[in-house]
Amino acid sequence: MRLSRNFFSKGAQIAAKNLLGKVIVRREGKRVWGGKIVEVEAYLGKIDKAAHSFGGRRTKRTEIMFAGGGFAYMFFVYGVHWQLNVTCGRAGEGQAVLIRALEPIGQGRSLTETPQGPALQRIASGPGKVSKFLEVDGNFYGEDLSISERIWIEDREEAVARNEITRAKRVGIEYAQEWKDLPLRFYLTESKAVSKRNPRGSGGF
DNA sequence: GTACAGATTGAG
DNA sequence: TCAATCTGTACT
Repeated sequence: MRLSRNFFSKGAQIAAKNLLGKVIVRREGKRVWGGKIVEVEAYLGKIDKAAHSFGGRRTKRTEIMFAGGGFAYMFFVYGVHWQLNVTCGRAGEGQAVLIRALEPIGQGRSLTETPQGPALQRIASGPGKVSKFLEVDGNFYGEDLSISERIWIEDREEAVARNEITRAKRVGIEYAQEWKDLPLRFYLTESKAVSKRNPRGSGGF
């Protein structure tokens, strides 16, 4: 069943761990597809030097981070890629979880145009690839995942055990000083769909 | 107004 | 190793 707003109001660190194993579902007309979440990062809001919302910074881009849990925060990086985040916590906190990798499920355009086999498993193995696979961009900025008819997250009761999860430092935030090495990235250790630059076997805690 | 780095990726 | 080339921020 669909995750409710309450699920996301708990704060990014808790929500991030709980999101592993959940399924993002995307619908566009009769086409329904999505993937199991296998890698995430938590951004803790105003206090987190790695977060766009650090210091309570509100811009047109970050505004949705302060709206409370359960909204899509889309942003564009490196002039190339969209990234999908889900806002967390309470209004004003600026917390979010970055969805970094999915294992594909179902039949989407992205799936049918890709050769089946090993390549399919890695079709959404990185934050930029997740958005491309799900066909989401700035048009999904602020989408309410608790009521949206085109994207939501489901709990399919495939429980994830603590010992299946690796904790590691977050990627690409070397500027974040004392926050850069905190273990706020979580991924399913055995998944073949985790992002490429994931230093598997290192960086874990 | 201008400069520059960034929660990345795939090709070379 | 590098280009791609948008957005926010820190300066002139």
